[in-house]
Amino acid sequence: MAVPETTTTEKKSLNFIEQKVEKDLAEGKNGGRLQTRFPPEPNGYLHIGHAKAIAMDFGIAKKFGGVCNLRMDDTNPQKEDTEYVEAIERDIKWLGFEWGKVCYASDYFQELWDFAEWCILNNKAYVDEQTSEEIAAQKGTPTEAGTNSPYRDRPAEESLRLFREMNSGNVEPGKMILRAKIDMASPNMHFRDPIMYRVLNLPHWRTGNKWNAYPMYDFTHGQSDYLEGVTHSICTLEFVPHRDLYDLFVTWIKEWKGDEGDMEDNRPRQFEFNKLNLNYTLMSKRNLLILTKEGVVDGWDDPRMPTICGIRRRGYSPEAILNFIDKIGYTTFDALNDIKLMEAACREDLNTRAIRVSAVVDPVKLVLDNYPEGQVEEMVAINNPELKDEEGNIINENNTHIIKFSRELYIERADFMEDGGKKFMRLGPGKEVRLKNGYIIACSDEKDENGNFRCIEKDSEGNITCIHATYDPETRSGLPGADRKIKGKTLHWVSCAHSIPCEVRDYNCLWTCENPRDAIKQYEKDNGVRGIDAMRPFINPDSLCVNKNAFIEEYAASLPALSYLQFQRIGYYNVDTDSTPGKPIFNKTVGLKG
RNA sequence: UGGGCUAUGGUGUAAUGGUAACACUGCAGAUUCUGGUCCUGCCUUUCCUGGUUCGAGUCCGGGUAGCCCAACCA
Repeated sequence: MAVPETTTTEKKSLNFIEQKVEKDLAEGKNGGRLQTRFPPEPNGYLHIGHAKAIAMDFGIAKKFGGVCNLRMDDTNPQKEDTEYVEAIERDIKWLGFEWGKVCYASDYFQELWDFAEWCILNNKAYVDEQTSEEIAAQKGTPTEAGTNSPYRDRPAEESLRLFREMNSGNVEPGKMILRAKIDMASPNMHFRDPIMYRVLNLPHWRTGNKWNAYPMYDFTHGQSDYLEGVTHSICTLEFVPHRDLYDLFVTWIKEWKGDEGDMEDNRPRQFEFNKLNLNYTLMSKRNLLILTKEGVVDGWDDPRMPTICGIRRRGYSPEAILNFIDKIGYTTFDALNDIKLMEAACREDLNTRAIRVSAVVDPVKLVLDNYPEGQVEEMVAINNPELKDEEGNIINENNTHIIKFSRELYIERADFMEDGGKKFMRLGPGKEVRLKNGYIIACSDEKDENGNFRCIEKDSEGNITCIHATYDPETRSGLPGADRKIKGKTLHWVSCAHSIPCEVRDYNCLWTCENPRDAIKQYEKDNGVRGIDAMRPFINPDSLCVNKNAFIEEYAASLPALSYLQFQRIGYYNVDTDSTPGKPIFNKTVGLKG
């Protein structure tokens, strides 16, 4: 069971949690079983940080022959919704993972309740009727012990009666809570009589009106793990201080269940790794929700969002995301990862995946004066030059498409300079370049009587409106004479008459500062504002650049949404979900290097 | 300030007491019908300080710096 799948790449050392799992399995802990869980709260969409947790929770189960359940942590009905449940399931599947089953914390509400009653009867819990302010005041500070609640030692029967009252719907939220009787002087704040249950008087999207009092995270998670049979409960570092409480509740529930199993070898155990921080990126669900509500972005799947669905729409493949996560690894160090590493991981994946197409995003007309008017040639374009056989030759079968060539073309404005100098390897007067999959062309350096280059047409403001060149008919790509070496680069182009006007959306970081989370927090503190008002100063006004003047070859315009493309010499692009063949829209995933 | 956690090039990670390495970034070069890819080279590392040890990035003590914890959120 403990044999990891052999990877296709060279052997990579196991991360510290994988090593722990391997050891536990070898020692026969939990009967040699491995069971994990991915426990999102369905109160928002999954983001790239969750992808890291998903890759761990599902990935480690897969690697060591265990099972991972998807468990919705739905103990707070006021924030949760089925919309999110569906999105979560969709995103996990898209990433390529499978769960054993879908569970809900709410599946255990009855058992949790019964367990809580047992805690009351066994002097481990009591109903507190103080206000939240009073309770907070008694909690003490990290350096000062708390003080006991006056209700702490009330009779168990009274607590039990009031606890049941808490679920009747007749108790106002905030009037009563159930607390665990632990230690108000503990240096661990979580041990200072933590809240087990609170009254919400709200229906739950799964259990309807059955419950009015709901359990808190700390009184739910470990128990759910225990009841479900989880062996390794893997979470992020901020839960380290909860671990002792997790363990305590697990010992209690084992006692309640009469479970004689060894606490050392037979129980769920919590492990923590560092969560994902990305520079120029804001990760928290709470803040992402604000961005969608305030219309800063176009919704959860806006390509600028760090959500799984946003990144998908941006054009990342699941493999690109997993490639990135594999590169950053799992440790206990609170790292701030460079977004460039994610982009590099994406390029690496898309290089082997994306179909090469031609798109001209800032067009200027190019006329080949010696090319027959009305003539159209069908040129063969390689879809993906990384598809190679064993000898390293590009595979041509099913790996090409046709691009039409004619007398009038568009090229990039930036690919022509009247006076580019020696280092400018593209087109200009007296320069020769190759048109990709086409011909070698040249511009004359002849000047007219006014000293202007004959190959350039300009408008009254001096902007170039048209470039004239001649083509060399012997140099069509694939022909014997085509290999002639020239100084110039190879340019991409589209045929004016055979290209489709399209919309191209380029993206920049949503944030102008490297660590928006901290910057926003600081701004809130300094200026006494919260939410969107603290975010606005750091939002990049140029995060979205819409270009409606681009042209793309016909083949690319016909591709379905979410197709992976490379606009040659520009970047990786993806067909937007709102794109239609008549009005194609493309999202820039990431630029080419350099 | 109490408790917990952490510290390896610019960034992330490896080295599990035995020669500090890998990826990314950056720079330079070669190849190229993409200024991409592929290939080559270069730059830059164990927070400080004591100790244990034949030997310390690793173990221990003391500093320093950062993160988490005082929600009826998870």
